[in-house]
Amino acid sequence: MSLDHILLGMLREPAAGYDLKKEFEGTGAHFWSAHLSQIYPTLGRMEERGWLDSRTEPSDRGPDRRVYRRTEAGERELARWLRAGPELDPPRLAYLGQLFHMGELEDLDATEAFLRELRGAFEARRSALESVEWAWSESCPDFPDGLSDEDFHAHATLRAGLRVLGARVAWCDETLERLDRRRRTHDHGDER
Amino acid sequence: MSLDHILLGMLREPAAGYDLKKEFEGTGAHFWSAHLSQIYPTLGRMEERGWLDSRTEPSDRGPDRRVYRRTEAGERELARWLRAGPELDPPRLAYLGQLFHMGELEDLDATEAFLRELRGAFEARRSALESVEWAWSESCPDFPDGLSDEDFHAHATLRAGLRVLGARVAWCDETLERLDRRRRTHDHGDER
DNA sequence: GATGTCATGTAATAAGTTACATGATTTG
DNA sequence: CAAATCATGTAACTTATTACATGACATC
Repeated sequence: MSLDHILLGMLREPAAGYDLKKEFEGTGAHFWSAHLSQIYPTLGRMEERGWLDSRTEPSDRGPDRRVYRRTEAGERELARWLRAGPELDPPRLAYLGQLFHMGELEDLDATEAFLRELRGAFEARRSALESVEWAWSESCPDFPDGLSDEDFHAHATLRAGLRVLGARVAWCDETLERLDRRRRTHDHGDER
Repeated sequence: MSLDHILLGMLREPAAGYDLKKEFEGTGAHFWSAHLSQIYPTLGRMEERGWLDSRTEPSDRGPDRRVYRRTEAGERELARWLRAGPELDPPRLAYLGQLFHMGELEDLDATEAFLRELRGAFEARRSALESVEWAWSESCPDFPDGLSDEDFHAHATLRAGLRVLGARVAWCDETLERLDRRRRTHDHGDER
């Protein structure tokens, strides 16, 4: 049931479903995502429940936009969620499930390729976040202490992404090194 | 569709649904979880698809056990999945969604309490993983280089958990410090 | 004139959670 | 004798993905 609340939070200013999807692709990409086909019906249900209301507006280009806004009940629900303490779901990292069982292939080259691909993906995301932070620091004097309270919170979530992705990259490197050491030491597989 | 493959991997040795659930609570808790009510029908579907077969065995205590085993088709499917490259799903971290919008409460005490609770939860999980690694290192001479190839992979996933949880704890500390600095510098809210 | 972005949605399917139902054996 | 563990499952519901459908306007 978190998407409801995430959307509720995003509606600090009135917005259409399409806008919210964009936000999942930009800011917020490092902690949540949803398809438009999930966002539209969810907004509809939230309106029925009285957390939102909507009006239809013409668009500059393309079809009319349905713009949603939080009601007072929505504001109360958001505050309740924020004060309810952290929502900690169990992790679901399929790639670690893969790695866990990859010994069965008896092919350390496969493991190496896997880790290199992982590293590439993590490093790409990490450096993307780093650029965001860098741009932010350029446009704000006395960064990060000079941020508004609102931006302080947004920046903190970005830091979480940076820290974790940095740790994942470092872990890939550590694991690749250990893999290499194993191969050098115990003479694996490929002797003729 | 990953649960199928995760279960397929876990069935290195024949096991019942109940056993697999236990594994999600112990080893593997840091990267996946599933309820029994999801595991049982999933195993059933996998048997229909021909990836598993099963036999019924009496239990030492309690009702009969339905023990599943991978078929050859199952082994092939597992190998295919492992070689298909890392499955990288978008993250879904509700607590970061909460923090992102917590500025709206205009209550830095609430943010502080939130971060402290997060830190507690992360540190608890981190130190639990650390104990697992420590026990492992005690029982294995020349740890970690002396591990079998199988255990090397399992250990690598454990290291991933340790690294990431360490990063999350450090992030909480960094954020709490910045929060403190903000309060000392800009004189927030509670002046009389 | 093809491709991309803007914009909304529905339908079908898959995945995951919560609640319900049962009953034996073990441990305190 | 109460509570926990062993062990299997079904049913109802919620959440998320994939596929389908539409159509205007903008850019190359």
